[in-house]
Amino acid sequence: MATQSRHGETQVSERAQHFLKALVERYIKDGQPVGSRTLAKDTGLDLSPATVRNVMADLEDLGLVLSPHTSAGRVPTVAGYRLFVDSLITVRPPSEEDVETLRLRFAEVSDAKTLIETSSRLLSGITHLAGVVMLPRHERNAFRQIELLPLSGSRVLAILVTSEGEVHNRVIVTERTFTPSQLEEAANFLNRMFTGQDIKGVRKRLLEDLQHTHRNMDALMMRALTLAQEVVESAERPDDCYIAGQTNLMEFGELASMERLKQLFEALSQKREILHILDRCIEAEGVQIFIGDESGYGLLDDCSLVTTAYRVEGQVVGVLGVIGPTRMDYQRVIPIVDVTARLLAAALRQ
Amino acid sequence: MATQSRHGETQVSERAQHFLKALVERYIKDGQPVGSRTLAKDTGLDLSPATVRNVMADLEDLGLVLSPHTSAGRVPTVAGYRLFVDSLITVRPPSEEDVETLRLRFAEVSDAKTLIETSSRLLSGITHLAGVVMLPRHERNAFRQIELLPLSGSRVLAILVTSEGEVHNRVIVTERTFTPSQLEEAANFLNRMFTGQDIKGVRKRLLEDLQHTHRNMDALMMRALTLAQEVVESAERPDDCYIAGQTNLMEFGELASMERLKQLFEALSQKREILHILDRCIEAEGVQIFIGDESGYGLLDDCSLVTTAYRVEGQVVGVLGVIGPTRMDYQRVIPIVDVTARLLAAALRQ
DNA sequence: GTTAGCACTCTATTGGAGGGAGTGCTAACG
DNA sequence: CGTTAGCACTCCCTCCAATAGAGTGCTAAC
Repeated sequence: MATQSRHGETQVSERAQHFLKALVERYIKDGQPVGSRTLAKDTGLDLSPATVRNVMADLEDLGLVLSPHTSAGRVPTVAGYRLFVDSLITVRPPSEEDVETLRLRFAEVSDAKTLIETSSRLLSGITHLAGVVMLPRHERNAFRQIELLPLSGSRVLAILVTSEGEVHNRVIVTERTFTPSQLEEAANFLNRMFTGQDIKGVRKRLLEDLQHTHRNMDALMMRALTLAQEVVESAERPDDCYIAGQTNLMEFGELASMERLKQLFEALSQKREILHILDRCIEAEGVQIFIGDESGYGLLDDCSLVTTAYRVEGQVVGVLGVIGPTRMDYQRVIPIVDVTARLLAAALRQ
Repeated sequence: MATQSRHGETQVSERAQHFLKALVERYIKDGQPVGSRTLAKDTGLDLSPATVRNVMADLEDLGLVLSPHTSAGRVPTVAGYRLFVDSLITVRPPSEEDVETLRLRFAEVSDAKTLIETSSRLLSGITHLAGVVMLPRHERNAFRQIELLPLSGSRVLAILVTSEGEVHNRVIVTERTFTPSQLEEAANFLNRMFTGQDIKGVRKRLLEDLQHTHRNMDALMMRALTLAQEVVESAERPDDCYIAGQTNLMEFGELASMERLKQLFEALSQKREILHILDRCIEAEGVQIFIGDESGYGLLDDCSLVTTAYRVEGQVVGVLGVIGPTRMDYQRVIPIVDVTARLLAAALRQ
């Protein structure tokens, strides 16, 4: 059972951990509070329910489990899940079949956008949870070419192509009209100035140039810089993600209340908060797990996130993962998220 | 009550229609089967519940209403709703406030894509239903410029700009690699050949040219045609729509069963069937309504669609509308859908 | 440390009972 | 003949009590 270390740090005995593991696994399987009798059988240790009850009482004191009411079994708390995933879990390698599915489906697709979409579908399909993939951000994306085309009125269509083959376009309303040749000249100017440079750098340089108007520069070029500024900004902000399989979350009893579900779905379609959370995973090594309120986003309180970054040439370019109830099958989900990230990375690399 | 016309066509008496109208309005308001006592008060005709009951029995024989069980009130059937929206309904003009909201929000946005998104948000926000907007298809969209850029390996980035200022881009994997200058030459060739022409025509011409290889033409140009073909196709197929406010549908008791809702949400995220239904509205004049199973798509059986096409310069370019339970407030929704379509059209026209 | 036994608590289910809403029918009324 | 009051009937919903079941905590014994 629990022993108190010299420094007041609470510790959990070997055996108690073993019980906790069995309990979490059982609860994940059934979704029902698990009682002492059941657990006694599960552990294989041939102990009586009464003994198990003693251990459970200790685990409850430590805040690792709790019973929903006096005469129900025990359910893991967030802290319980945490201990479980941190030190008790034995991950099952992803099934050969699942890996094969992933591999095949990735092989069918070639462009980045569809790959992202496919990843999120596959994640949700295989795990029966909601899959989420953040769009890749190219840290080392370079300015390649800009094109400025006149539209009707005083609107200009600006198209920016990056070295990664992404195309960003934006309609910009200007205060005066330009002739096609003026625009062409402006585009040439920008291309001469920036081609091959890092997008981030370009953006910085643009900002500087626009502020230091004392640099002598004719009005057209000034204007060109403003146009470029706008489209570069949109290229810099790929703040979007794909979420698939939200409906899978309706299957879980613990989320089944209508209002709960409504909030959850709205949260997912907002995306903003989700992106914010995913952003925090970008630095971390390996699979990252947020359990219940650990995400810090109230609406996901009874959900968990399992995420990992995916890399191209060592550089983290995005994050993917799944969202599901705290009571999800971590043992199965973790390796799937992991392998999906690897395969997506490989596919992006071509 | 009901009288039988000489031709066996079933008719509904003036008074019965009046009752049906009152019943539908009441049912839309409360969502409860409406009984004879309630209805007697609603009509204002100062008749006793017993009389009302007689009329209701007739309406039931005609299949316009039914009672869920022996001792409940009556509920409109699909046929009942149909008669209601076709000849009984008195639409309320959209509230000044709603129109103002629409106007303001549309004024904020300038590019087409965001306008579409905004429309669908606004529709769902104002009606508290799910809003859906089909992307505009430009019947008279012309080829303006094509750009071919080499990527790593044997991949080519093809960018097509249309006269409407839309940018379509696509990564194409070729069987052999091209030098930048070859690609430039190919692009020049295509631009000379097609600039200013209708996209549809371009596509047709491309197909022809590719089939009649006997026209003497060097391999590079052949290949250029294939590239153009691919990107033109993607420009021709804007088969997509925005759906917003799906979660609003969870508020309605009649859709509240979990599995029902799950199917519905999946149907909505599929989009394919929805698009198919919307497609059927493209020809129709004015607001089109599908009630219950009239849409022919089983999963929408207890839903209704209220849609209308929106036009730019007389040409239908898309369809928008809302999806909600059959028991939706048609009187309010219809004019809102109508005015949204007009305002969107105006905004697209700039 | 482990176990059996026991009293206790809480939940979930069941089966009436009663109230309420609304109907259909019939007979009477103007 | 349309309209109405009255009445018996049906069905649903809610409340209530009783019961069975699961699981606990505690104590005392092994």
